[in-house]
Amino acid sequence: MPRRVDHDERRRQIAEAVLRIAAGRGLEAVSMREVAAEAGVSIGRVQHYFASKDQMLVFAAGRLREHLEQRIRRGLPAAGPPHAPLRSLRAVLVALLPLDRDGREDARAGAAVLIRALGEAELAERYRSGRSDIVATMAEWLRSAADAGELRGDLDPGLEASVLLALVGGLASDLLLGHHTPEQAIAIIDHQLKRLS
Amino acid sequence: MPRRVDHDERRRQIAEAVLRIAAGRGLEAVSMREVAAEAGVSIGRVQHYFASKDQMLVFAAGRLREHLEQRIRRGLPAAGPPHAPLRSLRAVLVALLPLDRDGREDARAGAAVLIRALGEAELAERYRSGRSDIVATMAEWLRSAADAGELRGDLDPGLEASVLLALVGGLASDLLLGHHTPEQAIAIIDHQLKRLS
DNA sequence: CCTTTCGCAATATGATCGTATTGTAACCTT
DNA sequence: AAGGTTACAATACGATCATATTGCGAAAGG
Repeated sequence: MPRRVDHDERRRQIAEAVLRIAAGRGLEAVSMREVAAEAGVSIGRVQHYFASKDQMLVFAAGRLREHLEQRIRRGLPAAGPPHAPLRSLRAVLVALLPLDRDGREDARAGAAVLIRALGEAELAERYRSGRSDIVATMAEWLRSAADAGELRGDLDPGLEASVLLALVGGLASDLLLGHHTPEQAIAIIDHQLKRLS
Repeated sequence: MPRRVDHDERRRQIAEAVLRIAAGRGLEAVSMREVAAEAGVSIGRVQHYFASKDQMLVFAAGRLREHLEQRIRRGLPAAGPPHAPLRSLRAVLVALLPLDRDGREDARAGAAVLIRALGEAELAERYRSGRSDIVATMAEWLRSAADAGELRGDLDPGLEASVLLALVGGLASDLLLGHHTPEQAIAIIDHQLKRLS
């Protein structure tokens, strides 16, 4: 077989261009030409790696999720010693907030993709399963924290996890719109967490 | 002056078509032709009432806000006797959730418009001011409820209002994605409210 | 070396886009 | 009744869209 190129790497480069455009001007502005220009390649190349615009968007949505997972993984060690469920929980909640430029870009692009997911079963299911995973993990940490005496023992972990996740979801839009500073958003999370102890 | 037609009524009819399309297939699917077809009028008419697509979208965004105000006004009386700040607060929070079909449609369209607002100063400012009004009102009710002994006296009304509003914002997306049933979403709000007493 | 296949680039195609232009029937004013 | 203005409808226009087609240089296997 001729010419060795990393297909997935190429796809990723193109997908990142998609996300930059979506973050800046919305999914409406994502066209094959714009993507090619943003990525600095020919539209022939874009077509070579994605048979259709739709497949390209699906792949880009997958990239968004990978970004999120990286962000969480990067935030967790900073939570301090391992097996500190309350600190881990806080770290994940903070990691989900769009606090820096990359975070904001991903959150904007994510919001744009979410709109599309509302009308497409395949994408919606990916959002659903991803969220279920996070809620389950958070609920587990809440349980652990309660067992360790870091939190009250009478709280419903699943319910509190849903509250916290909805809270960060709302805070994310508030941050994007400039309603809160990053410090305020984190303070709100800490405020809510403190109530659970 | 000839021919008497209600300009604003015509504009509203067209804007409703815009919102239906945006809710169903996103802002990408909103074209002058599609809007005209959805509204059952000629594209000439659409052009006659909106000099550009952009003006049409801005007007439609304004309609969304009016929908929201109507929903709140309609929800408030059901809160029971007047001057019941805690019940009023709960009524507004519930009214902000996309629980019925109209609510879901508006929430979807609102999300689509919000994406665009993130990149346009004019729209973003409208979102900001609208939110500030709601937070201020909610904070006032929290204060009243605390004074009336319905809530704890040591809470920070502005902070709690921000928490509650972020919570309903997150719950709104969760509802749209099917993470929660309407009953679950309301239960989450009540759970959080109960904690303030 | 030669052939095959990959990795594109370039260009074509037909649809759809926002907007501009033109025409006309209906109505109000005078 | 005449003239002017409004409220459209119809259509045209150039740009841009997603996608299809074609061609070609480079590399690896035989």
